Amino acid sequence: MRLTRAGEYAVRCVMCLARNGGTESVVSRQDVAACGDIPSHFLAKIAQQLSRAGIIEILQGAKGGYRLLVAPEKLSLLTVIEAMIGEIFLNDCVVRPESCHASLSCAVNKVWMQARDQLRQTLAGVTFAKLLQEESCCILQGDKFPTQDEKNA
Amino acid sequence: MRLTRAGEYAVRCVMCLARNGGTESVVSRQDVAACGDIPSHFLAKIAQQLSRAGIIEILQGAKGGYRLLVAPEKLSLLTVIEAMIGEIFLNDCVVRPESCHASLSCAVNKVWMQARDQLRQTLAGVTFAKLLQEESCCILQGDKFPTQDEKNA
DNA sequence: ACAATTAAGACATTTTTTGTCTTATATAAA
DNA sequence: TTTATATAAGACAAAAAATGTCTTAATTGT
Repeated sequence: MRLTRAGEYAVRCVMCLARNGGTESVVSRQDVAACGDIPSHFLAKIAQQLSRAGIIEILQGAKGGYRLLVAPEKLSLLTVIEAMIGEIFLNDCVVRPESCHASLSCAVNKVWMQARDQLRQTLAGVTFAKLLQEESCCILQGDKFPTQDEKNA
Repeated sequence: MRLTRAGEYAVRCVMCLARNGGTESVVSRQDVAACGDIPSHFLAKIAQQLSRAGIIEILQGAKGGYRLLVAPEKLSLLTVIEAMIGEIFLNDCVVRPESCHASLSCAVNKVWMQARDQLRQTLAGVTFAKLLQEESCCILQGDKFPTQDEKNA
């Protein structure tokens, strides 16, 4: 009953992108990995899932990297997490009724359904814009990576 | 982010005991296992943990079995689940701040803390007495297995 | 062309969970 | 007291899930 490492990394990745220019700039995988303390190759797989979910865009080639596709104001924790680990649930019987012969008429099952809905709602209510207003999990607290223009300058 | 099988089994076990006489009677491991569709030897280990937590009493020898020690009105889902899987949490950083260098000042961490508290509160509010008033997850409604015909009748 | 960068996915490792088995012990009843 | 019926305790095995690494190929900017 806990968030997987992959889910945590996905959140860190998006936090990092949101902080460093949001939908406007590209951050390399290396930089995101360093920022979020994420194994670089593991991040690659996570990014691919975030990309398939339409949350980020992956740019190949030299000067490639990741770019946020959704504005931090419109992106919730729930969206990112469920893109990584699938729909959140707290007990098997909520998503796989066949795992318990009585799910449909079960009082315990109803509690888990309710708890799940409550949790999803809580996470849906938290946007990355909101999170950015406070401190963050990244190593580089305030530091921004140089934008393309700044690099060229 | 889901209840383990062991946790689910523990809930079924307590439900079964609560239904079959509550704190007044002893139910054999075999019967509880059949009732809750739980591997018998696995149940043994689960029962031992419930016993250590003071939730049930284990009676050895012929006619031995398990007996509920806490009245269903005073026993919550949270108590049983946490007896099995430890304190509930949704993200590592909530219980192991060292898993993320920024936990203490992290906005995401705060969300997980809040979500955890909310979930625990929900589960704490559900007693087994309440659950018993409705349908249940156990195969055995009373003392025997209902056939399909009996169910339909 | 070359250097930098990610894609894709196979592979390995580790951790967690689930389940089984064996030997020992306790209890009820004949 | 002996026997049948239970559980205790924990070693062991198997399965599943999560995490991490590596290799080959493709893409892009200079």
